[in-house]
Amino acid sequence: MGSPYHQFCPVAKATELLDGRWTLLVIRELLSGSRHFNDLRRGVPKMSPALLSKRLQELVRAGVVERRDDGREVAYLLTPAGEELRPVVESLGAWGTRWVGELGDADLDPKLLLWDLHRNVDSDLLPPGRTVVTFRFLDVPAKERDWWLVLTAAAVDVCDFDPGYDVAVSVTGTLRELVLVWRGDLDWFQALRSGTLTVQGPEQLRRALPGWFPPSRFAAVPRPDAGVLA
Amino acid sequence: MGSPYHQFCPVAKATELLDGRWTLLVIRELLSGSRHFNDLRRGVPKMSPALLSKRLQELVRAGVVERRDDGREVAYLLTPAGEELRPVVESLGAWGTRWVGELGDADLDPKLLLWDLHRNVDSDLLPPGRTVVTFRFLDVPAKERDWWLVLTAAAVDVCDFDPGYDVAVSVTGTLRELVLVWRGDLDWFQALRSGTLTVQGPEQLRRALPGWFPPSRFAAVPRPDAGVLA
DNA sequence: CGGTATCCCCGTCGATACTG
DNA sequence: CAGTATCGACGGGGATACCG
Repeated sequence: MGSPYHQFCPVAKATELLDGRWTLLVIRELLSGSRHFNDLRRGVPKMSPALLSKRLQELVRAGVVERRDDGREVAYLLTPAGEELRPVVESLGAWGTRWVGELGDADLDPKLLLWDLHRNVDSDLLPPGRTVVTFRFLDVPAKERDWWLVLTAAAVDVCDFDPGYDVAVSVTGTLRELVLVWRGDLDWFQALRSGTLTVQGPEQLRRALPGWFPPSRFAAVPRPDAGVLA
Repeated sequence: MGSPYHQFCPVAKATELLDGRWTLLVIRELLSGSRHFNDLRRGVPKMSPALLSKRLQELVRAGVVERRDDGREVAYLLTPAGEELRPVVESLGAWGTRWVGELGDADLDPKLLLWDLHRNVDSDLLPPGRTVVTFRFLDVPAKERDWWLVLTAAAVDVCDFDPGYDVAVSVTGTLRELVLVWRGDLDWFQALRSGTLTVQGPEQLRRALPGWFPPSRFAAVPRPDAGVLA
């Protein structure tokens, strides 16, 4: 919680709670369904655990988050007040989508992208059984270049090492390109046609893959120029 | 602009721009129509001018604000991108209204309240000519206890000194009470009935006064319990 | 009116390591 | 898995004064 503004305006009172660094991103993670400390960390990997812990305590004190400890594990849950922050985060994300298009190289974190993709897998469209997809990012240092996604109806696992299963499909391209697809700045088919992103594997799986990985919830936000054309 | 989060998520990119201290309140002021530096200052009186200046420059760089200098005066205007922050500020204010009810004494700034009231005067309901209304806050140190509002169809002026005109109506009560009325936590008639707020003057003007001072735009936000009863 | 200039402090945050 | 502990730097921003 930032220091007080000494204003009675509700915008000020809300901002007091929310303008601390990382706070809104933690709430974004909670809204997107993460409940455990280490899951939250994966959504904000550059945030130190100490600060995450502090932010969570602040949010608990503010009545936005409930910490539920059942002895075996701890869960952080949004209270009704916290859940009602969804419109704030949504409008912020929609605005960011429309008006903050340019991404620096430092904004492109493969770990985060895989974490996002994994959360959004449309398991209804998966083949039965286990499907392993690899991602290779040509513009990324070797250490973070290769990723494996192990997809089943029950769960999706992200690995930064070869889990040993047969690989069904491989996606190759630049990290930037795949991030643009995720954000909806580009769609799968544009990216594939332009050749900067390639998918290898049996035809049927290649065709199905875009369906497994639907873009971010903000992908559908109309871009500033859309209205002019329509 | 805060330091970067190094995330490609649009919520993060938007937050980078907006999570600096005071930034959202400056935008609130711009959205509510203030265009000049010193008008903006009145809306964020506790902010140092140096910081306000810095924030405005950041917002200009971010494409949210346009600084227009015509040689005689400088105007800060929201760009289309800036105007589109309205939903963010509105949802934030609505949330604050619902979930951050308790106000500390330090949140009660008479100057700010008068500034808000003055911006919202419904001049259609004013009597013809000039009407002077005084406010006396019983719970406030002498220096900030008495205020004058000079109302005409053309303009509304706030004074912290007696401007010398005849006073038509006087409002007396605690600052807290009037802030609650402004926020919509209490309505004029409740406050008057309870006697903690009193209005003195000719009957007709006394009756008309609540109409001159409509509550904040957030007053109509339904409170958390409202749904239960309806 | 519309800002700059400066100073300095204190709190925030990042980094790193470690624990039950 | 779920955090604490510690430490240091830096820079944000509060205060105050001043200029065109």
